[in-house]
Amino acid sequence: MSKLDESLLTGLPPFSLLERGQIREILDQALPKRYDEGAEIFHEGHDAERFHLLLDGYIRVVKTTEGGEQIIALHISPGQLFGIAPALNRDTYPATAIAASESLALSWPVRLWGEFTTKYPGFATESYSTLGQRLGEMQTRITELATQAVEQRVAAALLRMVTQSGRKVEEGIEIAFPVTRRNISEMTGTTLHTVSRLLSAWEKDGIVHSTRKHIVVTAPHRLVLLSGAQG
Amino acid sequence: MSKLDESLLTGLPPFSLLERGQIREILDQALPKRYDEGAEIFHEGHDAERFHLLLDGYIRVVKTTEGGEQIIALHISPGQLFGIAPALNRDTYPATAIAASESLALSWPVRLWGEFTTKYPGFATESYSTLGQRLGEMQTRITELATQAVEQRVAAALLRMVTQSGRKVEEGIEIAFPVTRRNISEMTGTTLHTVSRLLSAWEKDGIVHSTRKHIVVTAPHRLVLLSGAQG
DNA sequence: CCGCAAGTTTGCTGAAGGACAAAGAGGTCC
DNA sequence: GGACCTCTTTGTCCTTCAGCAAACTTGCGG
Repeated sequence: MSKLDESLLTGLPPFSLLERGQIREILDQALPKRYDEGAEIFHEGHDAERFHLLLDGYIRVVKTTEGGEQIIALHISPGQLFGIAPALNRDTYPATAIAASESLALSWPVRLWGEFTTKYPGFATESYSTLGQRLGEMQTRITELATQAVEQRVAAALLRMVTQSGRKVEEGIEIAFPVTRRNISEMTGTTLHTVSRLLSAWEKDGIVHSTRKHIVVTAPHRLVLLSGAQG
Repeated sequence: MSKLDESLLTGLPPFSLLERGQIREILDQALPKRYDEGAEIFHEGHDAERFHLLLDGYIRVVKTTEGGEQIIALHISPGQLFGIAPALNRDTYPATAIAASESLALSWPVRLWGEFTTKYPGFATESYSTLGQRLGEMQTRITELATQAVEQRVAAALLRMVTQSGRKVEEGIEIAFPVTRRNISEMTGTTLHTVSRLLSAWEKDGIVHSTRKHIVVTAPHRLVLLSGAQG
């Protein structure tokens, strides 16, 4: 396999302060890998042997309950670190990571985490900032689940995906990876039936346009109203 | 004010690896403060000027929604750090901290955070472990809110408090700080009415014994059944 | 010792949304 | 091109629990 191009990492937050030579060093230790849609990158409870950086595609981080239900904990977009158990001193992965679409990621053995954080300026800081943001997002979801009705939560979930991964198309803004009704229900703590009903209603109102596994938000501002201080 | 005794910190996880001299240094820079029940230690959105260590008492970390509802994000027990915004690169507090009972805490200016993490072995590691645990707890709560019925969530919340702060009394295990029905509803995303009904029912079944702001769990094992794989 | 505030209990009602059921609509694999 | 599997839609029923209302209890402050 030929050498990875340095431009892959240049400009990504965790590495933005580094020189060419340092980036070269980091890349030479990285293992690149491609994942098909639905492929598992790592599994909840397994030994955390590597930490990862998503270059292209989208990742869903998922927890499974004893009852077999799945909860989507997090979505990862290109440029983000994930599976960073070592940052929190964990030796097993707390959740399972699955490619939401065809994806490309780099990974490094966890023993390099300590090296990276001490050797490269900004790496530790940026990583912990990311963690802080994720903590904040989780707090927001707890608050939503505890206080808001299903319709508001689903609207908020759509908006979150649009914000994180929206790409402009002529009809509006499209969520850039495949999403099923069931996926949305696993983000919002409801059933796929209820999500389907909501999307049908919103389609009728001209707020979204959706086909199988594929959603375009045509009137984001109206979703904001639905998600927040009611409309 | 006389010097703080070194035994205050000896043995607490963040400082367990340090020598006397180092502990002395840390203590000399600490500001001790007592808080009445209900007193605010810091407020959501304010500049994070200090980070804190709880020595005695219990702290509730609370978020308020636009609608004015409160959500209890976290309980802090003696020996734990809190308000550690600097660890996550935040410059404002993400939530409000309130003394659940009369409490005593030390605090340091945030500029010392960097110094502590580099200078004292184990401090950074222990702090990030704590953070990892909190992240895990939050994930658990999200899962609960998304998949479990009210009764299970309330049972789980009681068990969590018992685990974190239970002290043995003759009738069973008592939650060591004042808790109202409203507080419990703010942890579980329900109403105080529903919580009151559940506690009444459990009282009748001999699972708990509660008086105003005060709860003793007399049959923890039965609560476990209620909280988990249904009873 | 009285009045008031905060916390608690209980009843009733209605709506939200979960559970169950069944059928249609794309895609994909052979 | 057919069989099958996954995803989606829609209908009906029924439980759970939030909302509203009102009374009761306990403890504190004046």
